[in-house]
Amino acid sequence: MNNRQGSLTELEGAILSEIHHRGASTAFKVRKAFQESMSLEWRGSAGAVYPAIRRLTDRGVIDAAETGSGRGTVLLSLTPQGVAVMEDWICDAERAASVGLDPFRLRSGMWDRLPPVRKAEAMAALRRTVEAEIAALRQYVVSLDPIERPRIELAISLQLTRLDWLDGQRAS
Amino acid sequence: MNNRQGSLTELEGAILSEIHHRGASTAFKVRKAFQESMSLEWRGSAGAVYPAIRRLTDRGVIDAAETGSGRGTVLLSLTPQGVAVMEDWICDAERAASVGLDPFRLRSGMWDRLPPVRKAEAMAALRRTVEAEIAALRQYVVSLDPIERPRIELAISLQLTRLDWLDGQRAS
DNA sequence: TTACTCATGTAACAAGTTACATGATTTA
DNA sequence: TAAATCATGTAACTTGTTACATGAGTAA
Repeated sequence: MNNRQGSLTELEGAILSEIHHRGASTAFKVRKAFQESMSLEWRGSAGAVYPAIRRLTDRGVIDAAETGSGRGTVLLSLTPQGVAVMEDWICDAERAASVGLDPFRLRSGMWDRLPPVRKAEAMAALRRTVEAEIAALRQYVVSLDPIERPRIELAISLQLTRLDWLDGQRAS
Repeated sequence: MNNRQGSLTELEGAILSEIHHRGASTAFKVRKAFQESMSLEWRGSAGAVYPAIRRLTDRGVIDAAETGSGRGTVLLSLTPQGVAVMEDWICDAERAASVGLDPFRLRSGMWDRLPPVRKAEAMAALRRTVEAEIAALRQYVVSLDPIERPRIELAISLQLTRLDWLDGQRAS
């Protein structure tokens, strides 16, 4: 989590991308965007977003221009250096290719060790919940812009893989 | 992250499972197991594992029995309540079915917005890295016990899905 | 004028990270 | 006896979380 020279946290990278690609001009709007659409990964908590933007501004990758409006609105944009840093973050193949944190995968070897009845209940509940997630994601995906759509499509693929895996377990 | 009544962090749940299912009897061995085989998700840092075990012991779900050996070895086991708490964690369908944190998915909408040359380079590097990950996982999976194997098989499935997705991008 | 939205942020807390400190026992 | 391994842990730090505080502008 050391934040020196060039490396960004996932949240920081996402914030830069949001500002650059979607022209989200204020911290408030960035937060809103995270809360509404990226809620899969983060909550967009004020206590995370505002400090992150402060860090990025201090590092010179975000330019914060006060508007003098009564609401205290501060317009955010990327400096040229910020664009470079953002692109490096997007193109970091090592990080992009790492498997990440997956609560399903983490538990996947343990369901089989449960008492039989408990296991059967758990698998059934799991299947229902995954199916519900897929339905929700499918309904959600139609309304999305080009940045968000792949994210949700990949989430659907992940859930379908889980469903397949659950089928395989039932067969064995 | 509030840790009251029944709820466990992912690390805490994994620790309980490790102790119960694999009979990992000391904090040291739990750490080792995380470092060696679960490194996909965590580092098994001392600063995470020891405090987590302390929390679980204080909550009465782990029984810590000192052996009086010169090395200060403390044998860990689950209390009956601990087994119940662990099973609840394993069977938590809401959490198991959530998509988790995925650095690939997070970036997936952004590669398309890069300058064409940069994009082509990034996609090529990504493909190479994902393929290397798959090769490494396939080599690794043969040597695993029944708890670990599904985890790695699902990681391979995830990487294959990514590869498919990259193919789809190249086609369009 | 009341309520909602825009807009900023801080404080207390949770739970990871690395790096360090300490010492006993076993193996080469 | 020197090095590796077993075994415990703490300290400083990072970066998330929720909950709270403050206030201006806008729409009912």
